[in-house]
Amino acid sequence: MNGPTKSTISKTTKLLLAPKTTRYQSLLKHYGASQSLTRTIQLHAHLITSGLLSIDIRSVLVATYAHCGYVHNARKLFDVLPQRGTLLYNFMIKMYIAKGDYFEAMKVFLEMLGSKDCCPDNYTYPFVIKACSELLLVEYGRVLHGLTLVSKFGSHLFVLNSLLAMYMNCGEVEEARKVFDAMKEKSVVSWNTMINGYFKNGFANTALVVFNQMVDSGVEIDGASVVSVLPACGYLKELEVGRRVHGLVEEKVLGKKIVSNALVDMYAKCGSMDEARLVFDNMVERDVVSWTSMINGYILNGDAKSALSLFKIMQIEGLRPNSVTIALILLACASLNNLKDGRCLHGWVMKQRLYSEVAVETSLIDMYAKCNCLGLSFSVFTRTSRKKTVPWNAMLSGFAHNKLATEAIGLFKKMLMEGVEINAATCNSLLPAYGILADLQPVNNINSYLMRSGFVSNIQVATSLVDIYSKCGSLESAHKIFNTIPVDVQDICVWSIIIAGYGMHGHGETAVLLFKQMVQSGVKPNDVTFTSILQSCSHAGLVDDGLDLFKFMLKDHQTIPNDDHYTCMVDLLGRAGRMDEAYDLIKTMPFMPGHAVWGALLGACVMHENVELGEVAAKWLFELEPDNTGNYVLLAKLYAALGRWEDAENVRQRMDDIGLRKAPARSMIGVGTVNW
DNA sequence: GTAGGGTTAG
Repeated sequence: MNGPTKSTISKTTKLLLAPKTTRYQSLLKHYGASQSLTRTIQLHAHLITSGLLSIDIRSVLVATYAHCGYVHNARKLFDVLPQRGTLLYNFMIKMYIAKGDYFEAMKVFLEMLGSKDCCPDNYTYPFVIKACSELLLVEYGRVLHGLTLVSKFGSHLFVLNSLLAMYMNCGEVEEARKVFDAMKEKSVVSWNTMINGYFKNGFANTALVVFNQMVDSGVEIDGASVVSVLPACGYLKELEVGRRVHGLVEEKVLGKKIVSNALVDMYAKCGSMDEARLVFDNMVERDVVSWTSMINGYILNGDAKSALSLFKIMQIEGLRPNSVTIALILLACASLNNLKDGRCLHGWVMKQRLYSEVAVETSLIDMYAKCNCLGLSFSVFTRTSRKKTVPWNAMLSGFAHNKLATEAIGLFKKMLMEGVEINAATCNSLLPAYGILADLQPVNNINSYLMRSGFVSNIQVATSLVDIYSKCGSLESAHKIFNTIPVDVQDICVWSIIIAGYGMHGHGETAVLLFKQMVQSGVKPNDVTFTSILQSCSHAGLVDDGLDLFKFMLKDHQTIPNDDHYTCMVDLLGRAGRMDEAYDLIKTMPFMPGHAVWGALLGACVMHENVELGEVAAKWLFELEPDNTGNYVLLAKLYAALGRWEDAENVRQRMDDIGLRKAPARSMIGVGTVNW
């Protein structure tokens, strides 16, 4: 062991020469700094027995206990001190903040305001503002903001930064912006708070803009800056921007683990698993979050298998998964219908005491339900605490997924009776059940509940309602709900549903009208909307409208039509008897037409007794799906309709040759069409 | 002694 150094000798010597109380005070400060609770308690006891507990010593003891996080003793001593300076109040507030007891922190602050001998300073405000932020007490936060303005700390950087964070955390983006713009001096923390705040409040684009401004204005970015901006890149799938940020990370050597984790997540969310993997593989040290982010990436990109195998490697490497990892892996099992691994994981989770985590319970309920093991799902559910909303939601969607509508609705009623908090996700899990029932009365009941409770203002809830009403055939009610959605909230989803609703029920004209309204309101149609509108035209026989829309799709939207779109168009033209146009369209297709396209043509040929093109379509169909009996039957039907019995017989022979005619053919083509 | 940062979920 080395002997005491020169400096410690002189310190110790000084201490020995000092009066006893000063020595104890120094000792306590030392204990506070090193958070030695046991020693503090021992010294406290010694001070009591030796009668040395002066007011000064008691003050230091409060600070020491506060630093050690021993709330009970700190509070007891603090309460009986005759004089409490700002510093001591600050220590108490800081202690409560560190413990996450924001309410108590606020109480101490209020005491401080009421005391005559001290007032808050630039250290106090950031703490209490954080407390407001965590408690979402924005009104109180505003009062604090006012207090800082009348004090001399209104322009203190730390105070302002904490105000920014508070406003952002409470969703007061504008207010944060005002404070930010008025700041004479900004630090990297100010910028980071804005970037992160914008993203968390749903303004991912603005987050990117602010980040760019920050870089342009020459502020030296740090790890927190990139960790704040990368989620926005991932969310917006801005791969190029993400890559540039990655470049900055390498340039500034921000090689922290958390930064790499954020990069992995960004690449994964942008769909570039190769780059995610590269960052992951190059990491010197990986933690649970690194592995979990990769696993999440594979799941997001539809590769649940790789997610599972990475999870296995993770365990081989000795890393312990947390509840997030487990929740994800269970999700992967659910999507793969992999009951075996799911059950295995269930057992492991029980042993690891991760079971009681809500996310894990919920994922288990979900996994079993998706693997169609509703019994197991329900037995996990019955063992949950039953107070939290999420497992109920998972059970609701489990029932709905297994088409057990009545059970889902029953469970929801139970939820109401047991006083479990209902949220928008609950409604979204429940509503598909009503779609399965397709019975108007219960739908009206739930609708009035959703109106009263205000959940209809949630766009997904409203969308579900529109969907259910149109499934029930009540287009009027569907449209009524649709109209309650503010125009700027109506998204492509709800538009597609209402349009498809009208189309499905043969109101092609209305569907087309709505489609035009949608485009006018600035909502960009996507693949699905185009398919549904073209189908609507086809069903209603609106040939010209369909052709116009198809042209519109090509020209104005520069959407490359897919197989579904061509199928709709061929169907549309074919039904109208415009066979040659249909065939010409097929010939212009930029990719190989699929069976659906040829099927539509063949169907139309049968309808209009066009053998020439029917034979062409059938030839392709026999090649593309040689085992589909339907195609042979259709061709035979076409021949038979024209009295070409010999050809019909040849088709039958061909079916026999490839061993297709196992079932009696009559049932397939309708009675009496062809006599085999 | 003070401010900002990562993975999941129904």
